[in-house]
This record gives sequence, structure tokens and C-alpha cells, in this order.
Amino acid sequence: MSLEEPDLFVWGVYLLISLMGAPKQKWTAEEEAALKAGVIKHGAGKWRTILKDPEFSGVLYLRSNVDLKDKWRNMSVMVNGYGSREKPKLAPKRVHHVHRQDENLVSVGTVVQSDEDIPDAKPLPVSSAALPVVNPKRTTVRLDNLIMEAITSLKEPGGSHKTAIASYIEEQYWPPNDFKRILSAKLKYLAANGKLIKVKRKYRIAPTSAFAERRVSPLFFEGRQRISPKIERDDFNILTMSQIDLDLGKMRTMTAEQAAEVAARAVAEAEAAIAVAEEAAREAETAEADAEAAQAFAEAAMKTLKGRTAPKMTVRA
DNA sequence: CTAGGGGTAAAT
DNA sequence: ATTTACCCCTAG
Repeated sequence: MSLEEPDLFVWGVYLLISLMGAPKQKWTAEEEAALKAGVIKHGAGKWRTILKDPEFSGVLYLRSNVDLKDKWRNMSVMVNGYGSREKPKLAPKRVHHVHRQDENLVSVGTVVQSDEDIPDAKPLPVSSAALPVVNPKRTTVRLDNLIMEAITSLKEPGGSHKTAIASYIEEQYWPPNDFKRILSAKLKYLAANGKLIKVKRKYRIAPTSAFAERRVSPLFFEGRQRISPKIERDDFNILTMSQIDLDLGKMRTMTAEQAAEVAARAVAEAEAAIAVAEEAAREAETAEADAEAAQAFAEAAMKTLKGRTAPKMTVRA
């Protein structure tokens, strides 16, 4: 009732169950982040491409292209209320999307357009991050995911401080008033649950994924022999370790390219925010429900966008 | 290969 | 009882 405690604990348990029988593979925040980044880099629908990209294959190696597609669908639904599959409880308003760019940064000027159609190339907008809390009712953002996203985006070696995470989130979304406090609690909780690893005031994402899977071959065990009748726990740990190594290895070797990707992603997110803002504003015209909130959101979105114009990125030669 | 429909276990 | 979030199936 009070504040929702998003299924963290729940799917921690979930995770354990998965270890035994693997009925379902809950998507980790890591994977979600990778997926988002992938979509931004290659565009929605290029699932095979994303999957092949060595940048993301480390995290998504146990997902199939179809999985990516499905997950993206779900995530999109969370953002705009109705993705491709959802019963439209509200008036099915047509929304058009902001044209997205893949490689270069865009300086966004006027955002609000007339009701004229923009020819959009992609069926889906780049709806990325979760929405800020606009609706007092039950529109609650998954702060957990926001945190994960912040950490992955910041990509600070060794993890990010609470303040950095807070700044990141505050820049992009509208935190509630007592946001800092909630964040602290959440971080503590996440760390306690093994979702985050806290080292010297810094938080990094725990390599939650990585365990035995169904159809994909376990690449990591190839060489080593750990023959033991019951080694579930050990296996888990080892896989985890391997995953860490893999991730760190990747992170170290990517520099300029990564920077470019991050920059592109940031812009794309801003674009997505604007697209949503547009939609919100448009809705506000007819539905008086969240008129004020929508208005404020639109302003906020544009504000943050302006603030982050064109970071310099050293594109690879 | 991708988009969309459908099924279902699990959570609220 | 309803909603979520995965997963599978199949047409294009």
C-alpha cells in the first residue's frame, strides 16, 4: 500500500528457483540495460545484430533474438501504457514519434510540433527508460531499474557512489521529494540482497545472470573440470566469476567506441523523453486528468535535454 | 529473421 | 481474480 516494494526480493527468490529447474529466466537489470543500449545503438528490431554485437553478447548471451524482441515489447508497454499488446483502456490516440538518429548528436530545438505526421522509419519509438512518476495513483517507477541503469550508464570502474547515482537519476527524471532517502534505503536493500555489490561506498551491479541455461551451451565451463556430484553453489559462484571477468575485460578494452555509444544513448534517451513529453502534452489537451503533470513533465524533459547538448565524443577514426 | 498472437506460471 | 512477465508458435 504505502510505497511499492518492487519485486526485488521476489525475483531474488525467483533466481534461486531458476537455478534448480529453470522454469523461467527473469531478466536482470543488467540485461535490460544491455538491451536498451543495443536498441539505441542498432535500432529497434535489429535483434540479431544486437545479439551479435560483442558489446552486448557478453550479457545477453543466453537470450535469443526472440527473447530480445519480447522483452523490448514488455518494456515498451511499461513506458507508454500500451505497446503492441495491451488492451487500450483509453482513447486510442495516435502518436507520432520523434525521428531518431543513430550516429550523430542532434541539437533539439523546438519539440512541440503541429499535428502533422512525421514519417517515422521505425514501427517503434525508442522508448527507453521508465517514466517519471506523474500519476499519483499507481504509476510507480521501478527505482531499482533506474538505479541499475544509472550505474550501467555511468560505467565508473569499481562502481558508482550514491551521490553519482542520485545525480544521474535526478538529471533524467523527477525524483519524489524524499527521493534521496528512498534511494539510500533501496541501495542498502539491493546490496543486502546481492543485487548490488558495495565496495567502499561504491555500488556496482552484481553479475546476477550467468548460470546454467537451457538451450545455450555453457561457454564458460568448457575448459575446466569441476566434477562433483553436488556443486550447485560452487557452480553458481564460478559462473558468476567468469561473468565478472568477461564484463570487466570488455569494459577495459572499449574506450572511444563505448564513449560514442554512451553519448548516442544519452541523446536517444532524451529524444525518447521528448517523444513521451509530446504525447503527454497531447493527451493533456483532451484529458484533464494529468494535465498539469504532463505539462510539467514536458518542461522538465526539454530542460534536461537542453542542458546536455552535444557532449564531445571522440569517435573512432 | 521479425512481428504479433497466444499460453501460462507466478505475483498482487 | 486480475495482472505481469516469460516463453513458444507461426505467418509474413
